[in-house]
Amino acid sequence: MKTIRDVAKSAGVSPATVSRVLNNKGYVSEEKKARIEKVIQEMGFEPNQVARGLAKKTSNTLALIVSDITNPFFPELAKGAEHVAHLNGYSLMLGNTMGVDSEDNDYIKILMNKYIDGVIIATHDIDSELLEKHTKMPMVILEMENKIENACTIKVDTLQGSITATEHLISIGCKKIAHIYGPLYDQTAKERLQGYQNVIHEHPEREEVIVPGDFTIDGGIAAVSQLLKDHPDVDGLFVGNDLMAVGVIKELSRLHIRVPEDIAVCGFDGIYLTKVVSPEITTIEQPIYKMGELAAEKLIDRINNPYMNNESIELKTKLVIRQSSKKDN
Amino acid sequence: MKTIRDVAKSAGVSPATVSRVLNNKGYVSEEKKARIEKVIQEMGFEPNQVARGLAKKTSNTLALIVSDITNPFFPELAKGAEHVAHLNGYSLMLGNTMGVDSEDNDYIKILMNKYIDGVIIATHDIDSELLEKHTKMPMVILEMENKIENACTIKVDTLQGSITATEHLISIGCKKIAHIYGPLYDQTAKERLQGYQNVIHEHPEREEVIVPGDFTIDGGIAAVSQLLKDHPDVDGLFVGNDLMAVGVIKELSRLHIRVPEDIAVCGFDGIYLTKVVSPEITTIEQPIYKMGELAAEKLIDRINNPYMNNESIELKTKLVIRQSSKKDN
DNA sequence: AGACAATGTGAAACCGGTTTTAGATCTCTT
DNA sequence: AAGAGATCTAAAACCGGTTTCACATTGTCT
Repeated sequence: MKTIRDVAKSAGVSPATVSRVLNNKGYVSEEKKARIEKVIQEMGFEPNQVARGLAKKTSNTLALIVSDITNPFFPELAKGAEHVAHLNGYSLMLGNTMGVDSEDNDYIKILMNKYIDGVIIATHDIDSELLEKHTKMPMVILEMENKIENACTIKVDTLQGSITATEHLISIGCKKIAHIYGPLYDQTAKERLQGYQNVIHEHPEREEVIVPGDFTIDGGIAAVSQLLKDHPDVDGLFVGNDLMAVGVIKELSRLHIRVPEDIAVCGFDGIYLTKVVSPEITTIEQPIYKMGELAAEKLIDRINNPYMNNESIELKTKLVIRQSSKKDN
Repeated sequence: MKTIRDVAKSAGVSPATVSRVLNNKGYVSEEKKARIEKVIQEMGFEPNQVARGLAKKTSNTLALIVSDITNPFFPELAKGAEHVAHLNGYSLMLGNTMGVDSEDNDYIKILMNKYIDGVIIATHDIDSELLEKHTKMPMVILEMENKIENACTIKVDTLQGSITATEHLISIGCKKIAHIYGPLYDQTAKERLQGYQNVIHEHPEREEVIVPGDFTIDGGIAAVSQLLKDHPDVDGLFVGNDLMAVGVIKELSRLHIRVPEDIAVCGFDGIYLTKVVSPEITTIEQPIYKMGELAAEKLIDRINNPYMNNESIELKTKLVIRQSSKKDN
């Protein structure tokens, strides 16, 4: 591998001057600049990122920490983030917290001593306050309550989305609408429940029926049994996320309960799985890929401009009506 | 951040000695070793990986390059690889080649000038020969024809798997079995086709019916129309991969063709999607997560022992019979 | 007792960049 | 014409580790 000193020697200048043209920073005469660029071309010189990182306390790397990359929400997010990162000359480090005993907040140490430039946090398993305390690393927090004043948050209008979902079920004529909610340490799970409750409570004649779930397919399956035991007359189901909705559809099909004729179903997230199962599932769609892109963009903004004010971005969701809630009668 | 010189000063030794205990390498008296370790503890010193990287031409990072992380095969692979990497003190860099105009083999440059220690290649978009030529980076190649003599290959017994699949369809009584194959630049697509053909040609009375596909859900949907136009009497379908099989199931359901009663379906890969749709899909299951783990393990082996012989590992597939091929008559 | 290997340690060089410092020129002002 | 800036450049220091080298000490074997 060629070094900057090789280039310098060959161009008859000092390494410092080469560095100046490399970084387009400081004074360099047009003549030397041209000469150096020519030599760089000819030698096929590429600056060593590790050496550069050591000197600049930088790594040109972003981290994306998710709880479980196997959850179909995250690959789409990751793809968006990786795309933008790559476009801007950054690499993306992937962290998967699920199944790791995060003794001593393992990942935080790595972020620090590898000079990771910024991190996108999409898991509850990272202690972002600790991270913020130890490093002032630029952070983007996804879909979570954010206690860090110095981090950018990206979320969707969850409350409005779940209101829309519930009202949609009402509008197609459902009489008794239940909600399967996710783990309540999750801010979004709470808000989705809240939205459902808001709508139900506006209608005094309606009964609130809620069942706990865990945001997994199996959780959805389990919730259905639980639900039907106590409320066999439910005819509309707003499920806390799409993964559970998939489980719900499966279980209802197994029980020969027709969707949407007997029970209409609406999920939340907009993962592509909703289009894969039959019936296809009505859902509140989030722009997941877009969120990944946006997260990386904002992160890079903050890296380049540390004094930028930390926005909190809220994206719109969209009701996508599919077979699982189509009662065209 | 504390540096090694801080530790040295505080322990009354030279940085070199601290480095020796850090790396457990070279002679250090028990007494100083204990003293240094105590100081490290107390100061909470963590060696800077970037500096270490520069000195050792190392990064403690593996790269995983996939074509599209959104394809459900890859997150599972990534999870396995990340897990093992993390356990061994490595980070995992994710590269997604799809949608990138890989001008100048972008990713190869990154791998080189970030001192990435090794790479798992699971895409056709990386020119592994070029990579091998420029760097002698340890590589593990997944499920592809490997032209590099110095790389470890991991694949499954694709030929046997597809033979098993085809024979399974025969065994449940299918009379006319078709195959939807994937893009033939993909080695596995070729082998899956080959396995199908081997079995069919063993039975002179059977007709070979093959239709091209592209390994996507939509590709599966398209292939069904194509197939049924020319061969409405097909009653068994070995689909080149699960993603297409999902599309097939969907399209058959739309056409009110019953699975398995009218047409039995068998896929290949073992992605969890096969368990999500109904009917659940019979498939040739590969140990995907395991493959990810194994890839990382082998890669780390090679990094630690550059002269290790480059194995070629072949894993067994398993026929998993589900609803889509259950003809219990 | 002398030779030789094994053990233990710090100074200095090194990895490959960036940044500071200091000095040289050149160009305006007044 | 002298002083103030702006432009340009190389040498040297620096980022935070590792490794080589040189030298001392100790132990072991004839």
